[in-house]
Amino acid sequence: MRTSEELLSNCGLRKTTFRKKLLKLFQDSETTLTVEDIKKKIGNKNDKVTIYRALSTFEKSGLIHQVPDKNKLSRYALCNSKCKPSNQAYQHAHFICDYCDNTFCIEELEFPKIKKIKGFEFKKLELIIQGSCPNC
Amino acid sequence: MRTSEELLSNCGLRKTTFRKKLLKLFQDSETTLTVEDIKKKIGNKNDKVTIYRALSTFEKSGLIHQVPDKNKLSRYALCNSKCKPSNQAYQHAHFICDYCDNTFCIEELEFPKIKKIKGFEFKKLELIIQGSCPNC
DNA sequence: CTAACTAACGCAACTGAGTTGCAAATATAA
DNA sequence: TTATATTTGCAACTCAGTTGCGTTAGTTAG
Repeated sequence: MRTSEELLSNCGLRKTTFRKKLLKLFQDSETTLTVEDIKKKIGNKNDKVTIYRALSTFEKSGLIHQVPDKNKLSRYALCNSKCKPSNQAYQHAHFICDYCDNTFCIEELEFPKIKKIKGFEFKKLELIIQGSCPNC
Repeated sequence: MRTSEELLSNCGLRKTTFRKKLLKLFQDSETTLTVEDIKKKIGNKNDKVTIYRALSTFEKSGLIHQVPDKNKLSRYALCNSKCKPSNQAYQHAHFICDYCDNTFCIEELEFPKIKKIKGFEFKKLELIIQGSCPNC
């Protein structure tokens, strides 16, 4: 895996202390992260504005992508090679746990073929599964 | 189709002027509705608190269901016979238009079979499609 | 039909996630 | 090292959605 510094350089982003820490957080995290999760993990050292702006920058650069959240919060996950919008298969599957409110990116799922509906042009498909996760 | 009064009675809900009007709004509407949409359609006659509480009541009674919204607003649509959570096929497909921000319930779509993933228990499936709608 | 009871409504005030403007701090380029 | 551009942090704000409570309206019993 690329280091956080490499990733930032590749995107033409400044390698600030905070951004390196934030990107590393995503790389080291098993789950997706809300702003609240991030705040806790960095010990409330940085302002929420800084977090929101960094997340927004990372998203625009294709480093992370927004994932659905049970409570409509901003929640993000690291992108992998499949995440590129240029990719024809711009399709995600996410799992939301009813009990711990966590969202999981589901990689190991062959995305179903969806028949087109006339009048509608499909650009992005997302499958959201709800239920209980392995921990709950 | 059942009248709004019948539906309210069936659910054991009081038939207030506002509830009848609100339910009719959903029945007469082609699209899904946000609180803002509702406000406009009823001419700002009722307080937003009343709208939120009625929507919440309708949802608990299974008259309407929440649908995804591009801007994370509360957005609802009338339930049909397939919407019952007791139904094994508790599966929805929704289409979000990138241009008009509207959300459409997609009925005419045979929902794909999804393979199970060990550790996860699937209770609800939702397919969210983004793109451009017939109007845009 | 009226009275009594219960649920819904409307107002005001609040909550909390997310945003904006601006001055101070930090990263990068020269 | 200095100049320039970007990022950070603070304060103040926005706005969807919520809570408490007194008033109004629907329902039920007499």
